[in-house]
Amino acid sequence: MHSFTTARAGDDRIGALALSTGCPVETIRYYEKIGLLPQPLRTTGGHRVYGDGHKRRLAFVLRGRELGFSLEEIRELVALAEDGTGACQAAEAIARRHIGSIEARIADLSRMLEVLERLARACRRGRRPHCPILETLSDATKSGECPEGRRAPNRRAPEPR
Amino acid sequence: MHSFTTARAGDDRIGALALSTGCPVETIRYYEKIGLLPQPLRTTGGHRVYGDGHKRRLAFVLRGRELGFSLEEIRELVALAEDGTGACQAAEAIARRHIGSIEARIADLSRMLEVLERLARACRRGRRPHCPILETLSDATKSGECPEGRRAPNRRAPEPR
DNA sequence: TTAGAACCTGCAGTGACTACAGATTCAAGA
DNA sequence: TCTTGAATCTGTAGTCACTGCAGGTTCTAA
Repeated sequence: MHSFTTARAGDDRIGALALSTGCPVETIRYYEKIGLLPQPLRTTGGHRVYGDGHKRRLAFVLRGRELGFSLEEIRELVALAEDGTGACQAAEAIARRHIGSIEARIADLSRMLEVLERLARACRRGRRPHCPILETLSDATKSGECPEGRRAPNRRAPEPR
Repeated sequence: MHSFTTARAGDDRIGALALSTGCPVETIRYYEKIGLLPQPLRTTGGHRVYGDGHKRRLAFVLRGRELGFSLEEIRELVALAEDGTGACQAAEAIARRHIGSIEARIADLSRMLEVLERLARACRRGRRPHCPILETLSDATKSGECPEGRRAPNRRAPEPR
C-alpha cells in the first residue's frame, strides 16, 4: 500500500509535522543535523517518517525556544528529562541562570527605551535649531547621556537581533 | 621623526583609539570594512592613523549601538547627520520604529520571565513527584502554558542572543 | 503515464562581531 | 645600527539559530 520501511498509524512526513507544530521544514532538518532531534525512519525512497516519539521531542524543543532557552540549554534539558536522578535541581539551575540573563536584557532594553523616548519627545516638541537625536549621537555631552555618565565599554552587543 | 603620510597632533593608531573608546580593534576594522567608518590615512608602512573626524564618527556609531540601533540604522543616521534637510523628521521616524521593536522585545522577554519564574518557584517548593520545568517542556497542557493557550508559531526566534 | 507537489542533499547567507594564523611594521633600548 | 617585542597588518573561519536556494529525486492523485 505505501512504501514505509516501518509504518504506523499517526506517522507523519516532514511537511505534516511542520504544519502541525508551526516549525518550518528547514528548521526540523536543522535540528536533526545538529543532533537535537533523533534520526527518523525513512521511506524506501529516503523521505523522513516521524512517529510520536519524534513529535514529542520536537514539541519539547519548540517550547524551550518559546521560553528563550538556547539550543545548548535545550540539549541539556532534554538529557535531564531522559535521565531522572537529580534532574529537577539541575533543570532549576539552568532556568535560574536563564532568568538572570533575561532580566539583564530587559534592564538593558529599558535603559535604551528611556533615552530614546526622551529624545523622540524632544524631536516632537521641535523648533530646536538641531535634531536632538542626531546631536546626541554626535556628541555625548548633549542631552542624551545616561545619568551615571559614560558607561563601560559594551563587549556584548546590546541588541543582537 | 615619524613616518606618517600626513601626521597631526591628536592622531591615533588603532590601538589608542580602541583604548579611548572601549571598542575592540577588530571591531573598528570591521566597521571600516563594511563602510561604516571612512578609510583612515596610513603610515608609509600601512598602519592606520586616525584624526578627529574619524574619532567622532566612531563615537557616533558606538553611541548608536548603545541605544540598540542596528548598523544599518546607524548608517542611515550617519547619512542624516551629514545631510541636514529634513533630517530631524527622518531621524525621529527611525527612532520611533526602533522604540517599537524594543517594546516588542521587552514584552516577549517579560512573558518568558513570568512563566520561568513561576516554574522555578514551583521547583523550589518542591516535593512534587516530577520536575515542573521538565514536565512543562514535555507537555504543554501542564502548568507552564500561557493563559491564552497555544501561541502562534514563532517565525522569529524569541531570543536570538 | 504523467504532472506537479513534496521531499532530498548540500551549500551559502544573515548580523555583529570574535578569533586566529602568519606576516609585517614600529618604537625603544643596548 | 641592531635587536627585541609589542603593535599592527590581511584574510579567513567560526559563532548562533536559522533561512533560502539550486538542482535533483520521490511520491501521489488524476
